[in-house]
Amino acid sequence: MDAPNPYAATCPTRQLLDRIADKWTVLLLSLLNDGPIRFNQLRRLIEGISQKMLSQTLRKLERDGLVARKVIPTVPVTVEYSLTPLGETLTRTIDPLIHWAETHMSAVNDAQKLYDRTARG
Amino acid sequence: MDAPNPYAATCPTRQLLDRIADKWTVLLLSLLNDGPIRFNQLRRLIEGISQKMLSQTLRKLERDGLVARKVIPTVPVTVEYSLTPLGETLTRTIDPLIHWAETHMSAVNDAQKLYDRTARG
DNA sequence: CAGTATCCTTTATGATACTG
DNA sequence: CAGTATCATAAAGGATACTG
Repeated sequence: MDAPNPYAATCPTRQLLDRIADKWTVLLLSLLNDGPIRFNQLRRLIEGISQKMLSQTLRKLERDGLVARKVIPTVPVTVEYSLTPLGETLTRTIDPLIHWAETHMSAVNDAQKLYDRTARG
Repeated sequence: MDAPNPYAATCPTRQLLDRIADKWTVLLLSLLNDGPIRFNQLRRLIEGISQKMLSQTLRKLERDGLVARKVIPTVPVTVEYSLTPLGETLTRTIDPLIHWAETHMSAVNDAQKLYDRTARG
């Protein structure tokens, strides 16, 4: 009786997109793929991210079971973030996207320029 | 002299994410992957999308050179949308993501429940 | 170092009415 | 059918100050 289509509001695809379709999530996952890393290291690596968004995005990823947070009781405290096994499976599917961006974004930019010259005044 | 890291504000990955990280783009690409389709067909298939967002998202995809728009001069007019070859290459990299969602989102939902029971309350 | 809290601006999205 | 225009709201993101 349920709608069989994968585009229903509650389908897994929609759920996933609602979670990762933001400015920083995919970028973070991709960075964490290189191994465990500390909060301020991430902050320095990702140009332009605010402390608030880094913290918020990491907490969401932790809640989703995609990222593990490990507190090391140094003084001051050190916190290390890493992918969980589940997070690794997701990151592996995201990786080709990064590669696509590197090889095809220039074509997209060209298409935009063409569109703006023709379809517009 | 440029920052060599792929997380710089202007890197292709950031550009791509800024473009597709919204509520509907990936979903639309995935649907268009099944073949050419008309405006209102898309609208009916994607539960919850507004006319405005469908129109707006399609135009952006067209501008990016990812989707082709074909006007068929019937009365009233028919408009058919389809992936361009460039759009097809992107959609192929996105496809595994849909599959990941179908097989792993239940694990994510479980993780969320666990997190909410422990890290909270 | 690794955050939280608060305020504020921008962007994204939605509802509704209208058109060739 | 396939849109556009306008108004309104919600959600995302950023700046800044503060804390164990």
